Amino acid sequence: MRICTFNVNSIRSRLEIVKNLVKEYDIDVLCIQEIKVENEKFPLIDEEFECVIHGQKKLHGVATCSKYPIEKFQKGFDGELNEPRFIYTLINNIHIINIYAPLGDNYAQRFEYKMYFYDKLFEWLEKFDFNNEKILICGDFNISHTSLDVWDELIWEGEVTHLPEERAILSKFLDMGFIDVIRKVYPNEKVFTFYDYRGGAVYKKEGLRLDYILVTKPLFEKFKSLEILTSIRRKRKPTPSDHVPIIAEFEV
DNA sequence: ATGGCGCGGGGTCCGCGA
Repeated sequence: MRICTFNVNSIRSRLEIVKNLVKEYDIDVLCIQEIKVENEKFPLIDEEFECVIHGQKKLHGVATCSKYPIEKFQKGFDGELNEPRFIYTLINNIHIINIYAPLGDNYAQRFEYKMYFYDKLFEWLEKFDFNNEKILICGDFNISHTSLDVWDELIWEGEVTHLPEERAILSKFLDMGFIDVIRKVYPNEKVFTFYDYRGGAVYKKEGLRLDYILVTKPLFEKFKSLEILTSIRRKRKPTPSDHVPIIAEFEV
């Protein structure tokens, strides 16, 4: 099974890129964030997809689309404050959680919301047996975990996404038994999944890693390969998202 | 291409993103 996570920054603006991505890379499960559209206006991506859409007008929103049957789903949870950011699906006996975490800010109101979002997510996850179930959490976490996840650690010290409290959240997932697939494949090098539109960040390789694929051990045992499609972000046309699509393949 | 932001809503800007 090939699963892709991608913060699209508007699905309507990125439709051709996403359609081509699904075909060219043979995506079975697509988890997208920042769809920026109401459910009724969500466009057709692929005839083979069944989609769970959790959107609203203008901002935020997530969708999970699958070529396999979606056996269960839940749109939203109690960590949302009227901002669609969470979809749970059960696909092929894998519990798939697609999140778009709040950006937060430097210790003001949005910081509190971000902490609340993750507190509630950890609470929601308590129902699972992390040692024995196949669970995958992917999406835009808006956290840069370590110095390998920021292009310049001096510049990012004390800045949003890299605050100690945010970095601790990622560590907590790992302590619970989740495996950071991207970091497992690239244990010692800087790998980025986001480049700001401003300042030519992508051309200067000034990025952040804000997107993650976290899996429990029973699923990691089936892990086959990883692709980080930076080339799509580097092209001028069609206009890319500021995030990079990430694909993981599992033998399931 | 040798600089450099893009999106949606409802506008000829603004708020937001990170």
